[in-house]
Order: sequence, then C-alpha cells, then structure tokens
Amino acid sequence: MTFAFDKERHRQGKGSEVEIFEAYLRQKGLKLTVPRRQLLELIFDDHSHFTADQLFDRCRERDVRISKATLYRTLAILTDCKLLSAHDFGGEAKYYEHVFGHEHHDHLVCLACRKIVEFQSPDIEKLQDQAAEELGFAPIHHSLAIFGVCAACAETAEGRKVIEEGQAGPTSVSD
Amino acid sequence: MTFAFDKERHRQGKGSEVEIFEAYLRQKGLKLTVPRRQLLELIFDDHSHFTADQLFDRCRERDVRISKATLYRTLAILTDCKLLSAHDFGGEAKYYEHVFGHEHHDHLVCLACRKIVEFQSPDIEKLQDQAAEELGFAPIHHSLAIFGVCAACAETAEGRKVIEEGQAGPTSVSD
DNA sequence: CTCGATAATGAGAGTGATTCTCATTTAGGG
DNA sequence: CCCTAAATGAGAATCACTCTCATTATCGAG
Ligand SMILES: [Mn+2]
Ligand SMILES: [Mn+2]
Ligand SMILES: [Zn+2]
Ligand SMILES: [Zn+2]
Repeated sequence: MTFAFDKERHRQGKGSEVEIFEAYLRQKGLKLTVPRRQLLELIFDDHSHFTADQLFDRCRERDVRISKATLYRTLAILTDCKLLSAHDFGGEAKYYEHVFGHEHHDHLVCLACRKIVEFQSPDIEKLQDQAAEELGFAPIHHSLAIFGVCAACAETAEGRKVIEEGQAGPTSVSD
Repeated sequence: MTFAFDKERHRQGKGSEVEIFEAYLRQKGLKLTVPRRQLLELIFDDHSHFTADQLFDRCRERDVRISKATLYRTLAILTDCKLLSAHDFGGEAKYYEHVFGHEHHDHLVCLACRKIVEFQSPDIEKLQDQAAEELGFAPIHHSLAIFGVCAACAETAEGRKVIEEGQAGPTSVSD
C-alpha cells in the first residue's frame, strides 16, 4: 500500500519536476534553454546530496559542456522554485539536495568518510518551534546537522582517530 | 545571591582563561607573545559572538596593531584549547564565541538584524543522541541554528518582508 | 516562418574570507 | 647573554562563488 503510493508519487514526481521548472520560468519571464534542460536532467536523474563541483564533474562525464557560471545560476533558480535546497555543512562548499517529493529532514554527517545520512524527528522540530516562540522569534527555517562517525568508519583506524580527536581535537594551521 | 555567584565565577574565569591558554602553549611548545596576550585580553574582555573582522576592527579601535594572519592563527589556537568555539551560520564569515564558563547551547539568528540569541534544550540534545544512535553514528558535535525574525524586527517593515519571503523566498542572482 | 526584444551563455575577471610564504623578529631555556 | 625554534607581518595565493560583457539563443508577435 505504502509502496504503491510511493511508486506512483515518484512517477508523478519525475514529470512534475520539469513541469514545476517550466511553470516557474514562464512565470518569471525566463527561458527554457538547452543548458538548463541538461542540468535538470542530470540533477534529477540520480544523486541527492551534491556540491556544485560534483555536478560540474558529472557534466563532463556525460559530455555536457556547461560553464560554471551557468551551473551556479541554474542551481539558484532551482533553489528559488523549491526543487532544490542548499545546505551548509561547514565545509568548503554548499551541498544541494532534491526537495520535491522529499519530506523535511535533518542530517548526520560522517567526519571520516563524509557520508550523509538523513533523519527525521518531529519531536525535535516541535521543540525547536517551542524554543523560538519562547524567545519571541518567528522561525523561518533551521539547520541541524549532527557530525560524528558512521558505523562503518567506527571500525577503521581513521574513524577511531576522528572519534578520539572528538574529545579534545585540534583545529591546526600550518606555518 | 545569583549575582554574587556570577561575579565570583567571572573573576575566576578571567584568571583561568589566561591560565588555560598558558598551559596549552607550554604543553605544545608554543610561545606567549605580545600579540597573543593582547588578543586574549580583547577577546575575553567583552563580547561573546564575533567574527574575525569584528575582532580586527576592535584591535584598531584600541590601537592594538596585529596582522590578520596572526589574528587568525591565534583564533585557531584558542579554538584548539577550547577557550573559543567557531560557528558557521551560513553567512560569509565564521562566528567565534567564548566556551570557557559557558554551557553548551544552540542559536537563534535573526535574518533581519543578525542578532544572535542563545537557547538550551536538554530535550533536543537527548533526541539528537537518540537519532544518531539509531543510525549507528557516534556523535561528536552538532550544529543547530534556527533562523527567523526577532520580536523587535517583526515590528519593522524589513522584518515583515523577511517573514513573507520566508514562505516562498528567492535566492536571486544578478545578471 | 521571420524578427526583434529580451534573456542566457561562456570566458575570464573580480570578491572576500581565510591560509600560506618567507624574510625578519622574538621568546625563553640553558 | 645566546641560540634556536617559533612567531610575526606583508602580501601572495586559494577557493568557492559572483559578476561583467560581448556574443548567442529563445520565443512570442506579426
Ligand atoms: Mn538530505
Ligand atoms: Mn552562543
Ligand atoms: Zn563514515
Ligand atoms: Zn532582529
């Protein structure tokens, strides 16, 4: 039952991403160009958490020749029309992920292998709204990321090292 | 009563920050230099959430002449020895804050005036650990920031605008 | 289908926070 | 006081991202 529903929604989803994009472009007087089509295809064809650079590499792999300027511009549009969202996990680059067809969630980030795992906690969401209200804030959005070491990495030397440093870790700078 | 206690702890705190710093430097074979002394003084003399640039301006105000290189290097050391912590609120620059003498907390950030308010929620902390455990993660640290509009800004046109855009807001890029 | 106004694109310059390089000073133990 | 390792400052370098602008492409009107 749940399975059938998800499958159907996913099917609709695939179609709707393009529809939403086109509707948004029309509404804003923007144009549906070849690069934008190609990027939409690449992005919604697969992966869910990616950086601009990873997407750029993916373009090259598939011989889709697009400038970084256009890539960034398209990511901005897709974020504006709520097909993507951007996350700042404190690293160098922002991570983007699909929004359409996905419910809100937060993230666990493995400090050893950079794996990103999603989780949902309605209780946490509730407590956040409560905290905001108590302090007179009108909450608009939030960012919650838990950094740690995933089960797989906890078995490795690298993972153990990260955990150790976790208790009393250095930031370190050269020179 | 509460007042007297805080005052006393603050007095101890002031002393201990220097002690911790000196102990850390000695342990690492680093030197206690004039610039480092001056920065420690400036940082722990007052404000609690600041960017590297704000600290740099403060240096100039007080005729403390220090290069940005040294400033950043010192911030890294202070973060290493757990006197400061760094936060990435998604803006341009990182924010630093005092750790010694402060309990762990998370932040509310006003998108209109950039004010930062602290809050604590043991319940949220508990739920976070629970979520991590369920997914096999060993949590090391986390970052929770709630972005919204503070009570004061909610009265202003700017604040209202931010709240409106919150429901269906643009990312916008020029060109 | 043809045009023309308007938007988009690519290449490369520009940004801004942070880091690095390196020649020149210090700190501090012996 | 001396010596050596560490620190400092000035400016170059990074790096993700944005902007500039000359050259195309889109698409709706005619
Ligand atoms: Mn996600
Ligand atoms: Mn704080
Ligand atoms: Zn991992
Ligand atoms: Zn405010």
